[in-house]
Amino acid sequence: MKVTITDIAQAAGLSPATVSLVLNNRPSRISESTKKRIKVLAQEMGYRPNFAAVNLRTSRSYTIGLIVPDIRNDHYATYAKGLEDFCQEMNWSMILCTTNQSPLREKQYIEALYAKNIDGIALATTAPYADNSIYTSNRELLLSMKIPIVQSDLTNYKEPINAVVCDHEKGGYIATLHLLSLGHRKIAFITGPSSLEAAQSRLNGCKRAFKSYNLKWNDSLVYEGDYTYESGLNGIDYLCDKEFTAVFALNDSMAYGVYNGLSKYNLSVPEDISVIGYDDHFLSAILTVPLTTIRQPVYEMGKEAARILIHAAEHPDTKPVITSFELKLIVRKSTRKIN
Amino acid sequence: MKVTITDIAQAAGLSPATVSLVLNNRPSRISESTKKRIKVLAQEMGYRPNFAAVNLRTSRSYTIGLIVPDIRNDHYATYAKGLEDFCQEMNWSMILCTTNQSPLREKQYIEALYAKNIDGIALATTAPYADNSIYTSNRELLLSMKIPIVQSDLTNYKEPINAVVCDHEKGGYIATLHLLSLGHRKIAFITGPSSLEAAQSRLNGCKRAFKSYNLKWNDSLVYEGDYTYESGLNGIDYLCDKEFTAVFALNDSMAYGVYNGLSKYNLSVPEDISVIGYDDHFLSAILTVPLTTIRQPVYEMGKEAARILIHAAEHPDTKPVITSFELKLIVRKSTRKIN
DNA sequence: GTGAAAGCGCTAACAG
DNA sequence: CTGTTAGCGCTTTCAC
Repeated sequence: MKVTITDIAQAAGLSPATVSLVLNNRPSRISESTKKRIKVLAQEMGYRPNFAAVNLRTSRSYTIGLIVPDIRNDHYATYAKGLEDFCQEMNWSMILCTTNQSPLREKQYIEALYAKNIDGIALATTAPYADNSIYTSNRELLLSMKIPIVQSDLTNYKEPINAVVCDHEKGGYIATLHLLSLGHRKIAFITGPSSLEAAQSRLNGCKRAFKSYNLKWNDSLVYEGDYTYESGLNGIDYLCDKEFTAVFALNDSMAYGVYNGLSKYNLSVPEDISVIGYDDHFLSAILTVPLTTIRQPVYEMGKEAARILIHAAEHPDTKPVITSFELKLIVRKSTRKIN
Repeated sequence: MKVTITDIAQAAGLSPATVSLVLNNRPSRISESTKKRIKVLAQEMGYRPNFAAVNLRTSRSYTIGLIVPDIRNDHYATYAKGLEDFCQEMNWSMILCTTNQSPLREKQYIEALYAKNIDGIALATTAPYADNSIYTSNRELLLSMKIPIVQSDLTNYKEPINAVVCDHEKGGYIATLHLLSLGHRKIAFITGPSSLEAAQSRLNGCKRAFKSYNLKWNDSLVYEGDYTYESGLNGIDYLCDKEFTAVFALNDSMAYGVYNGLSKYNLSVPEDISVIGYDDHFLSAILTVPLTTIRQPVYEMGKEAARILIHAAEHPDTKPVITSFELKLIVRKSTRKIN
């Protein structure tokens, strides 16, 4: 049978209260000798706390929920790992919720997490859904629950909220600047969905870089993708009859599509066309032609998100914070100087 | 404030017990009219069950734990997704535990999961640890807790246990057969750690294929890797002065290393050397030279693992089952016929 | 220095 | 057809 705090109390000839105080290292005026005795006894009898009881009593679960679209995506997996590593250090747990971009499923998760007295939620749903009404009703549900939340990326909130973010405008800027500084002037862009704020920011950064070089922006060299490999391929099909010397794919997956799209037209990277990506997927370093890209410190963002959440759970009146992370240009072999 | 079952009971002029029965759709002899009344009331008052109380009362958490070495690894991410999708269908939750191959961390997780009244654990730690004593003590701990367990891959248990497995001997066999049927006779093998049972099985399958062709096995063309990209690279460095026309890397990550290792020596795939992998990582399909490989139905295995666990939790006296999945040869562009 | 008692929200047996 | 009662294991005043 499971050993409870009462069992220990009985064995020690003490009350459950005393045992509880000792085992939780609470400030109390209990003699060192009984403290010792209780701890030894607990050890010997194989005591393990029952979290459900603690949870019921204190309304604390020492558990956070992570809501992501897809854990197979390296970006979210890395974020999850950051969160999870920090939780582990703190002896917390993490419940993984993958929504497959379904707002209904998201709603179910939010309610389930609430029922579990979750102590915080890390939201990494970047994409607003087609059905916006459910989307916003989920937000409201979430906010009404008064559980600490930390959001990644998306920042278009009216309410103050915890967030870990990157300055994507700057990311777009430095990537474009890199191409410009290598002499490229005809640059094609394969963007993310225009409905996403972060995707818009990246593109704005690109435009700013053009402006800083006094170049005029050419919309016909912009293809709107959806962050998938396929849309990278499609982008090249769209661009094939246009003139350009470099492609900026606004995430790495699309850059891989670009690679293969270009090779279909017998164009090689970087000899014929320079390619730059965005994200620094772990794969980008090991491609036959390693990809130049912009790195987001996703793992660190995950850790920080967990830190914020756990802190907020333990200090309920903390003001929301937005932590910003630096993007970094990683130069590899897929971009080259031209004249 | 949170609405409880007692609040509803009061509002309805009934007892908490009645409300509980209705809200859980338990077989009972409660009139349809009061049923309706309670449900409407619960809805109106915004009732949400408190799982901690249910958990404490019933010792059930409707939660399973997944223990994996690393969620960034596509294999485990896919497995996790399978589990999680099934859990979601059943309204269960999944706690993610990544061990980074640390047996100590694994131990901590096991204890934490136990404390949470976890209803089942999916173990996907394929690698026995260097320190075998902790490793086995973890197993014993796990078994002593009498929680349903489902193991993937590793099957060298004395005790009967639930498992989802692939016949890796056969996988090694069909991959090797593929190369042999294309005319290759000098085949190099880059294997997994010999300490792993599954790695051994794969290699045994390779040997059986050789035997079936009446060919003699050549140990000098075998390099023992550790399933990492780097060890694929190293394998080629080791093999570079030997004669071979094909390489079988016993997982896809190493195959990517092989790709890049070969290109270092100006050998191209498949013109000079045919390459076959194992796993069917999502990437293998989108490489510039898409990789021929053996597919494990990992997602389905995850789903099945969740099914087994949830079933076992609900029917405590079920006998352990081992479900075996079919491996499949996926022929792409990295292997070619020679004469 | 330590103990008694109450109660978190829910369920399960039994009693009407 | 529905209510009463007891209790899951733990924490937390407050009392001694």
